[in-house]
Amino acid sequence: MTEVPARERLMDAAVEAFAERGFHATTTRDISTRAGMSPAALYVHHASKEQLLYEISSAGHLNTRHMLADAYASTADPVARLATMQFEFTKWHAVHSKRARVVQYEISALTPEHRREVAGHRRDIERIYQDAIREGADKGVFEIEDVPGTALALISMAIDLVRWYQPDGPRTPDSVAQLYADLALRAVGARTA
Amino acid sequence: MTEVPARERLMDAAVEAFAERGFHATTTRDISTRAGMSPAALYVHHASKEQLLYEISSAGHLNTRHMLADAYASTADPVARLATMQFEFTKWHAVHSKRARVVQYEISALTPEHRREVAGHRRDIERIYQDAIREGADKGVFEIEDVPGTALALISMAIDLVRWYQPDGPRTPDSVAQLYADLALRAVGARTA
DNA sequence: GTCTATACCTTGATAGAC
DNA sequence: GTCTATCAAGGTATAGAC
Repeated sequence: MTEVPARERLMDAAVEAFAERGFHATTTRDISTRAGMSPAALYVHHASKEQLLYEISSAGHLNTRHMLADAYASTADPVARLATMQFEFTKWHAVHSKRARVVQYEISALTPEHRREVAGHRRDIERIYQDAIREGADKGVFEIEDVPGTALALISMAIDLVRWYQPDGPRTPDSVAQLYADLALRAVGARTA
Repeated sequence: MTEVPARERLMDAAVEAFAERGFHATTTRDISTRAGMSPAALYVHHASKEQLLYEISSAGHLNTRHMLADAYASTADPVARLATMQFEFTKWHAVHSKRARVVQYEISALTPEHRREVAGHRRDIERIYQDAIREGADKGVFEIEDVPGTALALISMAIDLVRWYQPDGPRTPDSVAQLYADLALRAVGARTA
């Protein structure tokens, strides 16, 4: 029985607290208490409250960007590709709904430098969606007029899920992911067999 | 030349500040300074910082709920109805993107009582979307398996817009609204003439 | 209704013992 | 690496003069 290191316990506690109350409403006392430590112990493992947020945010963005790149590379068929992307992206937001809430909604609490870095990851994610949609349109399997706008709409569907999703509610991550993948294909006017 | 009353100036200043930094990162000094007053003057016109947020949030929710009810009642044709609803709902979020950001993302900063009240308005809004989608499905003009899930997806598209929309960017409220109305009709599998 | 001044509290972060 | 104790700063809200 391996114990969870204090550093990770603090990160998990921070995710919970930031997701429930938001970064600015969360105190370092709240985080350290949730992790079963004194307020001072936090600073042995993390430089500051903002640094803790940055670690969570950065990891989350890298994670989803990587996941989408994999989904993109998994096939050359535009329909299967976009379906896989939307399925995986949606599922991630449902499975990690608390973490995702922090990743998506607390960017403004980052330092300008950290915010710029994260903004770069977001542009990468948008670009992957745009590429997937554009290729489908070029091959004539999608019917699209506004590629960047449509990309934003699909991304929005998946991300906004964290505003309402309840892990103990009736919807499983797979069921929402399947629904949103279907809706995405319809939205791009995918030719069905 | 009528002057804007101090009470309204403070509300406008609060919208700006809450939208830029979030409720908890905004100070009463920030709000009152933006409105051209001392910190103490705020409390002559509003009982507290939370009350100010509640007024903004309540008005925004009533506004959008009313707008959707009007759009719903404007026609009996399911296709035109849903298109109008999505157009108006999206356009509102683009035109009032700052206000909408506060309305949609700062609910957790409300008192439990105020939060409950606002949650009721949100349920009403969801229900209007569900009714519009269900009727289209019943009449055979939409092809829908999951009515509540599809409603959430369409609402999410419009709401998440406030996370990225820039008033001085290339997209006008009307252009985004038109795009999202089109995407909504496709997503529900609307029969086109 | 506006101001200046301030009470009172909580915050992020540190010091120093163990 | 953990704790207790604490600091300096900044927060909401109020008091009281004008």
